[in-house]
Amino acid sequence: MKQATIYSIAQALEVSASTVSRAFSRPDLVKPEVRERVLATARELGYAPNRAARGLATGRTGLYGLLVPDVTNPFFPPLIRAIQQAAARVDAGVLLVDSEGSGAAETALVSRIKAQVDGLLVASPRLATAKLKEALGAVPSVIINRAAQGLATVVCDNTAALREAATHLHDLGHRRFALMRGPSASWAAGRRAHAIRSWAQEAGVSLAELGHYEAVFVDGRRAAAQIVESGATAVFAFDDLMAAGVIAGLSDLGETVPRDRSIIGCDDVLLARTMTPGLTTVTAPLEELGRQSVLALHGLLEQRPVPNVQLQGTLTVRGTTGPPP
Amino acid sequence: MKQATIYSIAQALEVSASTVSRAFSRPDLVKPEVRERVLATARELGYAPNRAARGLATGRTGLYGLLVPDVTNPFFPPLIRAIQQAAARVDAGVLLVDSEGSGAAETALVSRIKAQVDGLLVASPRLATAKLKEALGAVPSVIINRAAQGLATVVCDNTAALREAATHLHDLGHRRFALMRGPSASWAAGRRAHAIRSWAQEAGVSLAELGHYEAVFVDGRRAAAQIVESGATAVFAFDDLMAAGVIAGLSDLGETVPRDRSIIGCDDVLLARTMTPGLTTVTAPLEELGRQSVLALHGLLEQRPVPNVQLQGTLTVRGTTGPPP
DNA sequence: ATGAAAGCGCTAACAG
DNA sequence: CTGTTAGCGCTTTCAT
Repeated sequence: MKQATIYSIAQALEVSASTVSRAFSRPDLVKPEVRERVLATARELGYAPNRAARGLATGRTGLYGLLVPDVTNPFFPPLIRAIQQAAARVDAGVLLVDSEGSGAAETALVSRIKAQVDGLLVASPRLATAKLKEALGAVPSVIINRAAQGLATVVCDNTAALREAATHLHDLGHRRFALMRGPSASWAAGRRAHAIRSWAQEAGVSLAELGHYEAVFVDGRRAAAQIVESGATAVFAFDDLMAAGVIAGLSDLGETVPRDRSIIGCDDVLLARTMTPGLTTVTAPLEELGRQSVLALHGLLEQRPVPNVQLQGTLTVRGTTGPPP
Repeated sequence: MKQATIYSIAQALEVSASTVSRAFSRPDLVKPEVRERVLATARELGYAPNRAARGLATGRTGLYGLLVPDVTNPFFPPLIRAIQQAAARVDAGVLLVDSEGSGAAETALVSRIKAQVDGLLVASPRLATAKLKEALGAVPSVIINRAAQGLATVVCDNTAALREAATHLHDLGHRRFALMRGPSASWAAGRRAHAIRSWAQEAGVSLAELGHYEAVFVDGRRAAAQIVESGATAVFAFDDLMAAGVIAGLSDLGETVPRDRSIIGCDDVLLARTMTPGLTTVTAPLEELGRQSVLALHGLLEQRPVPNVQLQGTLTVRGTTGPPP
């Protein structure tokens, strides 16, 4: 059966194609009774509007591009899911692209897809803000999890939760802290480091700063030796993945967590919940991040002014204990 | 600046629009010299072909729909990444949709997107084959990780690797085995169960069959008690996520893995590599699965006959030890 | 509230 | 090898 068009429906009902079109895109402009009949026969004929045709006529594709640096980093899947859901709610599809962690690739990918989407959601971009802006050009975009002057952003602030975590460890008796810094180009890494550094200063406790490391498991594992060397009993890993790496690395060296040291992760990805024992970490509101990003992009597309949004991470305590005697 | 079209280029070069069009879509049909000039001014004018227009004219969208039951299940991200890469190589984008594990949603989503894609990649569908086929209708589709009579499929067979794992445990001295069955509707679960069951029969060892369970962490955790009860020292979890759950559950009961029991996972998702100690599991060739699926779909779209492909999982030994004395 | 008609930007015969 | 001519299916003035 040939795919139905507005014309087949129009013909069947002896109305004009415009009426059928309006029944779908501007229902209020068509007499309720007629509208009903149109919708009914549309259903019968299995009609679905042709997106390409609509796109050609309106200049809208109904697609949001989503650019992530690494789908396999457990931080992203929940975000992707939330975005996909929220997008569906405004009748948009999600075109997913993975930049494989390369800033250069980001530029290429952005220019490659910006022609086929209505707007772009760029998660944790590696690119410097200036280059990013240049690549984005005039495509409506929202930047997720990164500050970017002059661009719409949706970020998560973990400062309060990290300070709370630090206090928690301090209360348990820890006095020697270490901070494993994330990638030097990462905005989030900078923020997190700053939060912990300033807490340590205020609290007057010693803080060994290690890294920068890449935010991957093996880097955490390799870093274990430096942690032991630092003498810290309480460790802030850049994220959960690194925390898992540290735990593995410490185990390689014969230590057990949290018996010998306490590790704090960040993001509360699946990993953190499925480890045994569980990982104390800062839970990122990924659902909300996704939802807000889509809302922002949608607003942008409707020419509405969109405020930058800042969400808060929250502390989730799981395995932490006091330092060994 | 208004977006350039083939006409702006044609005008600037005093050639016809068709020539410009051909320079892009059928370069071989245009005199090299002219082609060069077209491409050059296209670049100058920042021209990018309008996908919607092309789509309207050709009936092709350049999009592959990818339907997964749960993006946040760590099995899928590596698959998604591989698919996205492979699709990019044939100049197709990936429209990602998550069915949230619901078979009913699958039907709805399929009909929702089948109009806007050239073909569909359906991963681990929950829907019965008949319903699936009905929902898919005439859209070229390939089914990933599931057998489906009359549909193109790309699957991973773990039989050999699971038998090898079983032998490995047997060699270590284990004599009492348990099998945690996955979802009863899952094709993969059935296959895995069959593989282990028949091995146990041949080897003449006792096998306690537990479940069916949902393939999630908490179900594994809850199942720990039944494992203890079964007396098995060697346990096949349906997948890595369940394995992690079992380990957590056993820990709740005061046991340690692998000291007290050995657990085998399946799939070798990130989780399995980042656990301490590591998880012995069957590694799924996710990259290849993705690549082959895209190749198959691409073939289908070119009217080529595509064979069903079957890949092999491989055993990866990490933490397993013999049974406690 | 509805219809007629003119495109949106591109591709695909068909001629030359 | 290149130009001409029709559309692809939908939206959108402009009339009625």
